[in-house]
Amino acid sequence: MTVRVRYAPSPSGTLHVGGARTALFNYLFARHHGGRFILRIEDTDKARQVEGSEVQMMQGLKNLGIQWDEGPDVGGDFGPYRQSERIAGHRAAARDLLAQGKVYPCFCTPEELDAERKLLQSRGLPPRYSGRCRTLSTAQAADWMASKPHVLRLRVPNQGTTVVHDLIRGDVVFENAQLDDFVIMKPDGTAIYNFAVVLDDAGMAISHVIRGDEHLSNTPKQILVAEALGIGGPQFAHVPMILAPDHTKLSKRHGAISVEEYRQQGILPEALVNYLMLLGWSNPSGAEFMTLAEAIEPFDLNRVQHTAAIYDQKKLEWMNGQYLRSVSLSRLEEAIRPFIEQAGIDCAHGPKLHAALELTRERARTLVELVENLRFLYQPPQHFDAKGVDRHFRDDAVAGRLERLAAELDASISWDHDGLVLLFDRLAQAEGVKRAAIIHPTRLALTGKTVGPGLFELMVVLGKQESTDRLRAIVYALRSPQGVPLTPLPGSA
RNA sequence: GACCCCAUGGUCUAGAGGCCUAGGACAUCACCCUUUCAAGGUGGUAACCCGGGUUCGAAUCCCGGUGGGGUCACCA
Repeated sequence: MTVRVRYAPSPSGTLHVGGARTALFNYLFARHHGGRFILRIEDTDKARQVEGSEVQMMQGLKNLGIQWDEGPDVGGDFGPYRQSERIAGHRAAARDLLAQGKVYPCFCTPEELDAERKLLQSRGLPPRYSGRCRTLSTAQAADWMASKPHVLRLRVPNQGTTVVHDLIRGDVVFENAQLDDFVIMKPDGTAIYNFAVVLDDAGMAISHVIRGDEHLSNTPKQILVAEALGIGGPQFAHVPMILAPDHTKLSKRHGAISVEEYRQQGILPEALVNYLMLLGWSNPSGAEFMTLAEAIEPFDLNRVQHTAAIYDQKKLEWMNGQYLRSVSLSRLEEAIRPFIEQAGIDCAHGPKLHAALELTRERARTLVELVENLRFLYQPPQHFDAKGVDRHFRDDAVAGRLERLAAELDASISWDHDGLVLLFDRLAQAEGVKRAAIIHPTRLALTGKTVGPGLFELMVVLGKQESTDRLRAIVYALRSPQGVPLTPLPGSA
């Protein structure tokens, strides 16, 4: 059997981590088995549709490297890949079922049903459809159908069980009596989800449906539809959900949940994918760092967890930091370019970007952070860390010391790490202070901060001219009555 | 409420009856390294939800309880 799986989002929002993880597992499963990964857009509910959502979702998946083999944009032999374009098929199938009596029209109004539900609930009973229209005579039904709005309901057997053979959970048994005659077609002639998926999955020859856990309780309905249709359904695999730190469903109020937001935070897509695949699945080798391609071979639904995973931003950022350090400089440059522009940094002048990245990337967890770390290389500091000023500039001797340092630097012929070390040592000795007593004020003068790359490495990249210029500017400021401009808010140390 | 799913440190997980004195990773704490901050290294705190079985032996199997989650639309 050829493996064909799909990810079928409704274009009602952005691609969020839960959806991305589901798509990821589908993708990995397809690739592992040499099968096909299909993208289908479930856009039958016009009311919930969000403009641009479809494009955004596709872009999000592409950014993560999750490429589909068939879909609305790339086509395929089993199209159309937009559910709204399959409505004719849904209708034909519904008519067929109606002719066979497996489905019947229901004329109850939404208001009536609502009242009925409320009544049942108030008595502590499950809110299920009474089946009032189920027993209408065919003549009566046919008569009303011509004049009254109606939905179509599936005649669900009130006895027996429906069992879901789940690849992850095993057999899950549902009592048919627990289900009511659910709606499969709306009055406007469009299909309800539980009907449309079954038809579309069959139409696209989907072999395995891998989706979030929240769909498990829908599955018996879909199996019942498939049975009514006389078709064999796909195999099912329900993957655990991703929950927020407070153990509830992930939502906007938990902060970033859409993959677009992660991009904006400066999370590398390769890091996000790597983190996501570890939520609910583990490599038998024990490896945690894997590219998408490397995960294909070991991926197996047998190793998918049964428990919901709680999403942890800290670990994501840690992992991102690892990627920031290990990707190639050219990849890093490509990824950081937009952030540099957005931060208003012009790196056409000054150090080479590669050198700047090499110098600063070890200390960042996100691209946003990294940009701030390298800003000083292209822009002289405007403010100076208040605590640092208090600690390193308080001594009256500092100005003179920095002035002599600038002179020494000017006079030096070489400009490399070891030469600078020697120069600092010499000066420290002459001044009768420890080397650190010069290093710290110098870093503060050059970067405005007390933390950052090693001073000598930093100076090599900054260059001689810029370094001495900044030192002299500080000397001047220290001797002026206003002193040094401080950073407005503390805590930047 | 009904139905369904699930249950190893704060978090992600390894573990498929003896290899478990429960392993790894994030986080956290301490120390080392060090010109700062990171990174790195070393070490520490920290878990098998509870109760019954089955078995010579249970984190692993069974039952019950508890807890958490999901679903109960003319949404997907």
